[in-house]
Amino acid sequence: MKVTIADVAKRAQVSKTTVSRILNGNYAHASEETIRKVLQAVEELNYSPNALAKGLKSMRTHVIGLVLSNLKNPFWTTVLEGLEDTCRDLGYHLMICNSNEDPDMEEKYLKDLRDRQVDGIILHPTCKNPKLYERLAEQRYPFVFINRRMPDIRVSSVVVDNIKGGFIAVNHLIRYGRRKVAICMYRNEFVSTWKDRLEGYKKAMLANGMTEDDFIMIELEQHADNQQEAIMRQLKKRPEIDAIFSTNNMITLEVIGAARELGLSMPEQLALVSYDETVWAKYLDPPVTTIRQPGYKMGQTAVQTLVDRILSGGDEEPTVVMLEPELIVRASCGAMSFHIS
Amino acid sequence: MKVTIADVAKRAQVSKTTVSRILNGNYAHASEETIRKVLQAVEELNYSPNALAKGLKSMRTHVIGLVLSNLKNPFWTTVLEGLEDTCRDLGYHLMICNSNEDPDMEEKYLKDLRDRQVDGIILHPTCKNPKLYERLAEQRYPFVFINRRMPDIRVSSVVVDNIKGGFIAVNHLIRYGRRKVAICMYRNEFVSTWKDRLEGYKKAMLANGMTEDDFIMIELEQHADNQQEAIMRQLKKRPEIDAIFSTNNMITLEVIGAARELGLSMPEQLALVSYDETVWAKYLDPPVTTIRQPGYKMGQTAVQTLVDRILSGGDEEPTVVMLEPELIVRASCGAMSFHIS
DNA sequence: TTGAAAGCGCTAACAA
DNA sequence: TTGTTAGCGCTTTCAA
Repeated sequence: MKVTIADVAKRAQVSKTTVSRILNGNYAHASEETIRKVLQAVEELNYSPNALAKGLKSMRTHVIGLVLSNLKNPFWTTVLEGLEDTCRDLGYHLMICNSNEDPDMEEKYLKDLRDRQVDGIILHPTCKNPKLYERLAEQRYPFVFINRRMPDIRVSSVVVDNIKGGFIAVNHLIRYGRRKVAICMYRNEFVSTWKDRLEGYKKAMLANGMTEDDFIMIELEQHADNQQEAIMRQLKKRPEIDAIFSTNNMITLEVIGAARELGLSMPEQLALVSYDETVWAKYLDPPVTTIRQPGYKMGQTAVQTLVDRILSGGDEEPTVVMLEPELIVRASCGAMSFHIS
Repeated sequence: MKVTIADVAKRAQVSKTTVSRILNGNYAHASEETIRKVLQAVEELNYSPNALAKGLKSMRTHVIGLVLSNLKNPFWTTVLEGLEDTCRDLGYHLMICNSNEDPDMEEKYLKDLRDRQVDGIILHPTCKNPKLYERLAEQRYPFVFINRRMPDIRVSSVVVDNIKGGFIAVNHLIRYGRRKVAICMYRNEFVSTWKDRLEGYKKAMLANGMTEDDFIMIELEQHADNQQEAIMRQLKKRPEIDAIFSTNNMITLEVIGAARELGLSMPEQLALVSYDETVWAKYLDPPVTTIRQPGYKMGQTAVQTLVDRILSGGDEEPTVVMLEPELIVRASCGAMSFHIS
């Protein structure tokens, strides 16, 4: 039934060694004749090598493990494409797991992947297992963080500059005449992305002559389903708010819903800049000004970094790649209809 | 460095067999003492078994291969979640590949996955490799089709009833007073989903007393970037069109863009029902009536079907599971503002 | 230029 | 109740 290297060897009348060598190309001095015989036998038997046995022997599987925590957000789809394409180009396969932000799942998957002898791991950390990450780092296991950074842990990371992203967004709003800019965000103690976007917001406010007293933070519970109401409540309580920096594309939808419900015209009464460019942003009413994150590139870079690490044996210093966010101006921020008065 | 079963055996002063048996739980009659010793050694050495070696011996990897063709569409994210969760629950891991609708890629990945000894494959077929699918089916390799069906090939499939989905959508539009209903779709000869949605459209038209002459088909090139213009052109050419059945969520965005550009009020002048429920559908203007496909369930069912197949040795008849689409009524179809005149 | 043989880490007959 | 032994399919010294 199953055809092995031994079958090929027998048919080609050579040894298994010879077959192996020829198939793996590390055989400078094989005779034309032998090569031909082997290749022909391979062809005739439709042989293809068992990657398990190969991996067991060579201690290399050419598989990369991937632990993500949120497939729902389309941002991650883009990242996944970058990961996928780059793996293909470099000859790796991808084993994918979803921690769902659960630290126990994350730990389990990390262990599973290692048991499966993946050559390295790309991790979107829940950030709730610092000890675990440290242990992995110490063991010099090839892995890289993606999207979120943990400054205390010596691990290569590929992230987007979220401080800058927040800054660009808020600075843009202020530049076009807004003063009462609120930031709309999830409550989350762990994660760098949101802390950084908030920091960017604060920096932009301060850089434009405002003080801490001008900060307006609207905090949402990530998994509540009354988010629109929560936003409406805040908007009613602070009617002076004339702009919102939304830190996430789902929040943006809720903000638009809230504004519509309250009869606030956008961008006139309420301007909006949102994190995460999406396919639908430009079709909303009004079309939404967004901060685009280079997701594909992030995936690409993560794989490249990891593969470098794998091939080099993992003795270098961890690297941190920080990618640039980009502002995409549409109608919602008010810039398009802005006139110097 | 690397700790193997032999190390554990030595430390626990038993044989490798005993360790293996205890760790795999198929050992009813081990003495308390032995179990304790083994478990302790495992603990102390922080041993965890090499899945490669295990798989090589047992010819079971507990890995399922997945070949998708379009990660971009959020529908697939939902499917992926269903696949992922179910794999986890059943003790499988997922190796994921993206054919990008390219038949050569598809063939390569199918081969790669088999070389890696995955226990089975879930395939979203490009439908361009019928011979290949047939060969796999004949070899009784455990695999299942997802989302698209190929009636001529004897393979288990998990799909959504797209004829019904098309019918529901169009019937709903007609029921609320529309007569000149156009279908907006990609030109594609291969794929069942689109053929089926078109068939549903036709069925609904005919069932409501219309004839073939009433069919209005707007065909788009899938990868063109002037789709909105193409739609506008058709809409101008046939101003009698009072409703559109959009067969895909990207097309829907283009239709809304086109209507806005032409100053057509929705739903008054142009009603719309769209395939694929999305997070953003209800935030568009007007909120879009959609056909929801049970993506999560599709993923779930596909894995269950495949695992059944794997465990049973694959001797039964292929099964076809057909999932039910569901209409989600919002403002764009005009039903909410409809009055019997 | 090629082959024999050992062994990667594990499991499963068969023995004891 | 436990151990011995023989591989799973491949690669890789080492020898010829």
